[in-house]
Amino acid sequence: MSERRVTIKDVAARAGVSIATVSNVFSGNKPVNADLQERVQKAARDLSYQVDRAASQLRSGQAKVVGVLVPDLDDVFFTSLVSQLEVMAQKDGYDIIVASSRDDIGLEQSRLRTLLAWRPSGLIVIPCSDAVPAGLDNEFARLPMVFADRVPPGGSIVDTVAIDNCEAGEIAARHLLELGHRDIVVAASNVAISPIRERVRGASALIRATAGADPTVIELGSNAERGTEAFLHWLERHKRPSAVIALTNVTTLSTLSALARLRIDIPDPVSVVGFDDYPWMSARKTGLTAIRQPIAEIAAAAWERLRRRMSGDASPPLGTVLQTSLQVRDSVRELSPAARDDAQSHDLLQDQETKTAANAVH
Amino acid sequence: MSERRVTIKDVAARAGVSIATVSNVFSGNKPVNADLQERVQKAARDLSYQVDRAASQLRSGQAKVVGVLVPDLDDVFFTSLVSQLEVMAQKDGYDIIVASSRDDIGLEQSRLRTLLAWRPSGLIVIPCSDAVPAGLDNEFARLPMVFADRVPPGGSIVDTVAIDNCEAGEIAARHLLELGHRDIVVAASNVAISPIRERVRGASALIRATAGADPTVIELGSNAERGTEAFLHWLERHKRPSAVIALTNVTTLSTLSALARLRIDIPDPVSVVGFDDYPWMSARKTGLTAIRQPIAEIAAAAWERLRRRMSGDASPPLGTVLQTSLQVRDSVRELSPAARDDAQSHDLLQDQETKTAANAVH
DNA sequence: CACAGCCTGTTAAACGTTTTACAGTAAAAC
DNA sequence: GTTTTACTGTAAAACGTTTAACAGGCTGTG
Repeated sequence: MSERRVTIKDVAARAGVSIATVSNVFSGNKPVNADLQERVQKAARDLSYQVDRAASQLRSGQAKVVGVLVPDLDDVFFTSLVSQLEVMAQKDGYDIIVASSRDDIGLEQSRLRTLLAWRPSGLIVIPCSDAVPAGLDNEFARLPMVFADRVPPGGSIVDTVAIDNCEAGEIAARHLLELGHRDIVVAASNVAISPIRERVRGASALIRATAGADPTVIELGSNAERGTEAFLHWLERHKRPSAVIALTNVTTLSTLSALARLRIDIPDPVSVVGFDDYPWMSARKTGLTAIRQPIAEIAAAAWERLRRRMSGDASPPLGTVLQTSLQVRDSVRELSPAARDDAQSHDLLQDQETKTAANAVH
Repeated sequence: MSERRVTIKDVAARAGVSIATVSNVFSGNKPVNADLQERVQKAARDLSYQVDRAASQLRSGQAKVVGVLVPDLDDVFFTSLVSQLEVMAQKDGYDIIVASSRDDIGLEQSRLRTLLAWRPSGLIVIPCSDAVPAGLDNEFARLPMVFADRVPPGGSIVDTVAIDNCEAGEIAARHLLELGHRDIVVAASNVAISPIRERVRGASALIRATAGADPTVIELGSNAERGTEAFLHWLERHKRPSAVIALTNVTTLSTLSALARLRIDIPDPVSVVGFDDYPWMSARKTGLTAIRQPIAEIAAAAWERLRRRMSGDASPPLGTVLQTSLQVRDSVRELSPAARDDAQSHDLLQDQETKTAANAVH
């Protein structure tokens, strides 16, 4: 019963060539005659030979694996990214190994270590904080690497791919402001995360410029249920705003759940601008107006940069910034002049508190 | 600049021991003295040594990797599963490498081959068809393996973990029937997939027994947008049913989207029972009544079985079946007696067509 | 005291590839 | 006609581990 593994030797023997030739046929490192190639292929097929990745990798040092580290595998945004990456990786002959840091900086480090132990030919990282994960610093030089989505603010020493988060916030705010909304709440996940901070900044700046006061910013975390509770709690003890901007797909869910629980209709009395674009957003009676992130483009750009690096490109790091767009559906209403005045007075009433909340953020 | 990789040799030299000892310290295969262990650990830390997986795996034949093959990485159900598996795998010191077959039987084979090339210590497979993927048959004996969710019908020669699909269909149907619905459409993804077929079977049997006729079964595929179009198309040319049972989370989305597009309210005039339980289902004014699959339990059961197998358990294959439950929210209405009669007459009218559609399924 | 048995550590031989260095042959250049 | 050059194939040496076989120092027992 002891079925020995079929190795390159067996194939070589059966095809009547040296093992080096077999290797060359499979790796394509050196040209080999057409008929010999044929013979080798046939022999391999007959024995159902598969090259052993471990051996191959050990000798060559090359892995044909890329590690993908994301903060949360339950968040559609990240899994969509992973899904796209998997497709492109497969097309280029790479396998991906995924790890989730579960938004824990300690776990991030440990997961990173295990990813590095694979000696992958590249890494795509969505860090869980602004800090460049320790242990990665001495790898920058040798290991192709792309940071996506949550890129450390300021110039980076690695390639980065992200959306224009500040602009995303602006777009959402502008839409609401143009329709007369002044009393706007910004539902962030966690302002410690730089892209979120940027989105808040973009929205806040525009709202302040137009409405004369910073919006209230609340943090709902990255878990839909807990965020729902948090927002419910907030709604209980504050005046109801005329509009909410949710800055992630999870906070969008939290916002909608809380409003649904209180049987507050959308868009009247409360308008909502969500984030991301997923099928469930249009599977509702009042479709959700939302900021669309170009997930496919983000994934494509990240992979493209990584591919370049993996094939030896050593040019200075590049920061790719992609644009978001507004997907208008039915969850934002136009405020009548009367309602606007009403909203305005809310602003005045809440001015002080608003400022405090916003200050906490900046 | 030529930073040579730091190997076990370097650590051994620095700690003043043999490489075998270093290996033993890290693998724990043989006991080593406490102080020596300390010395080795320190040396390793100083040099920031990491064992090379490739070398380790080549020599030992053991991989500490499990391959996970899913049909679609854009489907929340599968990514939730992957997410849970990743957590448990990590806890047990395994890494996972994921591959998507994208519901293509050819791709499934090829992805499987690449997974096997890793010589993983185990495999968790959600097949994309009833057929056991070719190339896997000669691995059954040596490679620990668990099939999940889409298990081939009838007894299997591998461990399987799945829900009671037939019962799931029944539960949905019973709920509707009890509330007086008779004119029910079953929105399946693809009846070629055995669990779907089972769900249809369960629902159909009960509906036939109670309403006297099989329900209409329509196939909406596994893509939300295309499913929406398909259902829209169907709705255009058929009498509107009083209720819809959606048999996957994607068909649930398609159903809801189509109804929303036609501005048909839920639950009146059309009630809906969805599938799976995700945050977006309660983030709506009329929360969605749905069949809840215990995803965490499925993942846990699959991992547990795999873990057992990987540690040498050779008992005969086990088929684990988990129960679903009905999550009642607001998307199903109780039909008044008058409406019931009305629905009843529809049944009679559509009897013939209904039967044809259902026949196509069985 | 001698000897078996245990404990801990070492040496050296794998594991299955890739790759370097080399050899042989055929074609091209002198 | 000899020397290059180009092209293909091979033998053998890595790659960094794990592990089988072995060795030496204890302890406990007869």
